[in-house]
Amino acid sequence: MAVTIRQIAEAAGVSRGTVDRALNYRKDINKQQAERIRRIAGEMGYRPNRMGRALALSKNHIKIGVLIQFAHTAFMQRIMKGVDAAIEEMQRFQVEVIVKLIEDNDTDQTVIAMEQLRREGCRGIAMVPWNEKKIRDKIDEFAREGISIVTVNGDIADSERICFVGQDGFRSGCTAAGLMAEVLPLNKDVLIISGSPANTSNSNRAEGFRKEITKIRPDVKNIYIEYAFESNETAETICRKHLAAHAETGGIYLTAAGVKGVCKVLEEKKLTGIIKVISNDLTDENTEQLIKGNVQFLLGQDPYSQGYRPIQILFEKLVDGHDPEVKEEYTSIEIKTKYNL
Amino acid sequence: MAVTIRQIAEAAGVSRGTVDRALNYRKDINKQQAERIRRIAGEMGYRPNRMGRALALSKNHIKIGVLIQFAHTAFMQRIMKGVDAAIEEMQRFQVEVIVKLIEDNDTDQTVIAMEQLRREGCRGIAMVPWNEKKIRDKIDEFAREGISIVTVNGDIADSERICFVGQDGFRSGCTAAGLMAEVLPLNKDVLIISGSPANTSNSNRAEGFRKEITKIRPDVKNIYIEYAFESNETAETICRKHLAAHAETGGIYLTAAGVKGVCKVLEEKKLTGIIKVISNDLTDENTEQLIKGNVQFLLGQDPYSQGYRPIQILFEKLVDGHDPEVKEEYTSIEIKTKYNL
DNA sequence: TTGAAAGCGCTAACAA
DNA sequence: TTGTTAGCGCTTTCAA
Repeated sequence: MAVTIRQIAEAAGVSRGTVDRALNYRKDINKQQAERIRRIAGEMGYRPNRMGRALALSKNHIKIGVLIQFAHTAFMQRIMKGVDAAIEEMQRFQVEVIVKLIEDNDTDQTVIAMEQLRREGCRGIAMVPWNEKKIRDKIDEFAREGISIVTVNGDIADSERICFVGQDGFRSGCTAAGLMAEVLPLNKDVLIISGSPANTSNSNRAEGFRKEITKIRPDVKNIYIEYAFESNETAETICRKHLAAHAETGGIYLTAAGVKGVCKVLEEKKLTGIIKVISNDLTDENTEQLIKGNVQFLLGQDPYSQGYRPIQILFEKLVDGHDPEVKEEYTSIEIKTKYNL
Repeated sequence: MAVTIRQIAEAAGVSRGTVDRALNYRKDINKQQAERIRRIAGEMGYRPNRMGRALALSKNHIKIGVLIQFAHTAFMQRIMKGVDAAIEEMQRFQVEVIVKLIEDNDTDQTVIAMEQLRREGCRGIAMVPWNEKKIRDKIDEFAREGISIVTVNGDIADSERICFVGQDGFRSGCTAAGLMAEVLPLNKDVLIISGSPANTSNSNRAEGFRKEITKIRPDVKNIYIEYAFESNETAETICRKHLAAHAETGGIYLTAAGVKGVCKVLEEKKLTGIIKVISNDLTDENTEQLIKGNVQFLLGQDPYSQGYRPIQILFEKLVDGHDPEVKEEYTSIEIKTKYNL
């Protein structure tokens, strides 16, 4: 039978209340006494029973907030799967999760939603942020008030958020380059279609790709980069113009949305499978092209974990009082073909 | 606040004990009474609080057994990582996990270990089985006694196990074929090096690979298959002889151990990166060759989940009374290059 | 067939 | 600064 507070109390010759005070570093307890009790607990191999604690705390009714923009997009839907699983799990512990969905990438709306969550009593918030002073300031303000923030998918590194959960974009780009290097014929050109140069996640990917492909495939003649701003139409136009001007193109890497537009051009020109396409994220639109054979590889960033882990991290912080072990938790880089979807 | 048994008791004008009897379909309760209470609970939207239940049951001290052969191998070590994580998690719910490690693939020893676990009070067992009548009979016997079995990594499909957790070998083989098809030059031969023809997991992989590569790369001239019985020395000999006899070999697929032996030959003959190598499992030995560039792709079968999930499934069965949602839980097929290890 | 009550491990409010 | 005690939601034993 596992060690309980009661047993420690007996062993230390004090009451259960005192043991509780010692183990949880509360005020109003003699320092040496606390130290001694903690030592005894350690020696006895004490591990707190989560259920006892959660049950006792269940009258407090801990609340965790989740804030997601572009909630309608396929990618965010996949994050929501993880959120839903976490909510299901949290119910076990009587922890309430309040989800706020925002359709636009609007700074003011985001700040307002953060304040709403605070008003509703959330002591932890998981959110997809972007680099904007108003938001960073609000995060820091919340941190000072003792409301823990975990950033998801995007990060504001110099803020007081307790953890970031998302992909290492540079490494993702390198991985794409490694795959491209395997399938690209000799002496060809490569085209990178990125989202927006302002989006750090996209530019990290592009940069990782460019650096690595240059290193391992010195035969590649030219590496071009264009920006499609996550639009299929723009990507299509870019692709059409580029292929007209550069017949030697052997591979296309997309850091963000636009796959459908590119594939439309490839199908027209009967270049499917001849020009190799690698892209990011397992959206329905993308996997459709993967299954068709228009795309060779898709790189996933484990959106499920991006929904699940932040809530779990906040739970451990709020219920167990444990800070996250790392400040950046990178999700795995999944390589997907049509066979292992 | 969620609906509790107490509230139902008040609403129904009975005691909490009676509500408990009704909701859990216990004996010693008036049938109509029970029906009525359940109806009221349903109307009130009652959902049992799992912590309260687990806490109340914690004196029963649920035990789960884990049975693993070849525990010293690198692959099983990775499964053990998942087992350890599950044990850590289980401790929080006062559930004890008893692990039995067996060094050999010995039927009698396995049966003895199963009986030991039963004697020690395990009400659920996760085990790596193999197809042997004695073992299937023992699984069925345990099932009749109410001891739930989850098979891991290998399966005995026609037994009374409640679930299998492991890889879909055929699909893994297809995935390997898809990758091989991308990197294999035109008009080459392919060599499959399998483990043992008797091992169903290996032969499923080999069969999946053979079927798929035949379909999608009709230019492939010959597909050979040899058996290395998980030995590097045998694999080396096979590879050496085969390459001497078949100069047109462009790719090698290994369903099981032997990568190191193959790579030794490739290094000698300066064929690294020219003959494409794809293999299974992220052992240290294998990843070393992947990083060196001797192997293009490794396929993982998520051994961590194979350690973690079975215990979780047994936990849900024993504590919550929930049967697993599926009878076969296939772990994901991970594609790894040196970039996304 | 039912009700009353103890207790699982923990926290927190109140007393001392 | 400490001890005592009343629950949190549920199961289970003992009486009735």
